[in-house]
Amino acid sequence: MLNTLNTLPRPKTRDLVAERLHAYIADEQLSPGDRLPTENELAAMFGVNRLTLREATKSLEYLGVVEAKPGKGLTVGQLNLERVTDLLEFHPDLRDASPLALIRTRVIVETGVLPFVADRMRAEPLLHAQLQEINDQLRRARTLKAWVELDIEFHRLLVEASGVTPLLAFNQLLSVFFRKFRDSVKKAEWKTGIVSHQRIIDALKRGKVLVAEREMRRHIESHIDRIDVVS
Amino acid sequence: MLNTLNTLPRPKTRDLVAERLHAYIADEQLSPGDRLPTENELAAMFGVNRLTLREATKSLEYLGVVEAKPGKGLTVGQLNLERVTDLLEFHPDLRDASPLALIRTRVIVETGVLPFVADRMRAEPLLHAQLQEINDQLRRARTLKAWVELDIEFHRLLVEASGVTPLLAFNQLLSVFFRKFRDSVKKAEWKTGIVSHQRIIDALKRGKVLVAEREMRRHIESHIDRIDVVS
DNA sequence: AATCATCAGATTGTCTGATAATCTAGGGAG
DNA sequence: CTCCCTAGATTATCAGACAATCTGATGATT
Repeated sequence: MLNTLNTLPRPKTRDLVAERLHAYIADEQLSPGDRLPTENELAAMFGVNRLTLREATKSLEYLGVVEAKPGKGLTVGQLNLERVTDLLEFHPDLRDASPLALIRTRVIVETGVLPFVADRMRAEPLLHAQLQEINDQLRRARTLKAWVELDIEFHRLLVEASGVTPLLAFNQLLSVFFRKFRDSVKKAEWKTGIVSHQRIIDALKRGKVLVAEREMRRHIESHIDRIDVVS
Repeated sequence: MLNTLNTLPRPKTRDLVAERLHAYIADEQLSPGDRLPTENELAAMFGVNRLTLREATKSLEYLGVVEAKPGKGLTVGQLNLERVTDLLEFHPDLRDASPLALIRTRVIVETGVLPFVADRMRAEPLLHAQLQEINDQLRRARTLKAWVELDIEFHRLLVEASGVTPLLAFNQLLSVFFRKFRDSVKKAEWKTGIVSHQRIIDALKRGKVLVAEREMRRHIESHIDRIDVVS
């Protein structure tokens, strides 16, 4: 028997089933919560054993694409970004990314969204109040944990406010990697961070996008000083 | 019975097993190709049935994290980013992202990396030749398919050349969404795209980063004209 | 009549056991 | 020594069963 034909991975039934189920959800444009056929029905549809079908659905369920509850059945679920993030740790581009590259990524993303934030702020005054509120809470933070959570929320809100939602998802994906830096922040550095935030807020409100960008760049790049300490 | 207590998802054994296996690979710093214990051994280790363990490993295998071959056993695999990308279609921030938001994302990312590309180009002259070569091939492209592939490669190489690897991974994740735009390009528009590419290359070589950024912005935003046609 | 408890059916979760397909390694023939 | 080929190991798939859990209907109580 020719082995060269067998070496290229023969498609496994459960993967085919998973892909067809994936396509089914996409084609029918099903939304989270919509019912799917039962395991037995799906197994019959695809002409496979129920266990084979289960291994396919469980592959999709692990990332939240489908949801299964005993007695209820299968429904379409919502993608679990946290799981995706955990998986991305295995990707060379991210796993081996240098701290400097991560900081540069943040600079590009978070300065890039600022012009849109400024635009949205002009149309939606509430935005300024929200950002100000978070920064005020940051001033009152007493523990590192509380400070980190609020700092993340501040930056998340900025990206969200821009309306560039793909970058919001990306930021969420990278949050695990960024958290390392924040956890190494010393209490003395909180204050300077809060001052930077305030300058950014004020500049955005006044429509001074370039000023906000410059301040944001400085704010994020301040982490560079701690890279040698961390790694 | 209080239903509010049951609604929070009770941890399922196979997901716990999958996470522990994931952690095992990470903790042992295993690389693609490294052997894992057999299904029976792992099942015994985690104290679950072999089938339950299989549903866990298959979840990871679908995404490429582990690989299984009959007669051989389980090995560590390489993350299948294509699978992950396909699943990202289910994330609201990406699925419901407007074409305008996607274009803005590309502008932010691809103009953001240009300063670093310019730096790298000064140290590595070969880079300019590579970009030039791709653009020359673009001139010779005869089919839309060939043109699209080369266009993707041109932009991918730019991001890669910047050394900001996280953004390279992100661009790959978004490639599915970007491809929609490229597929709607008319042949008459190829030429203007190639001219833009050339201007970007030339500006980068001369170290004129701002010029390159402006040209890149115009180049990508030119897709806006076709949004109404597409959607 | 309205509300609550309970039960039956449906559905997924997990287990036991078995067979087929496939690969690895070692022994035997040349 | 080289090549082929068999035996064992390992995953792939299937079949059947029982437990856990939810939904909805049925009946009892107030």
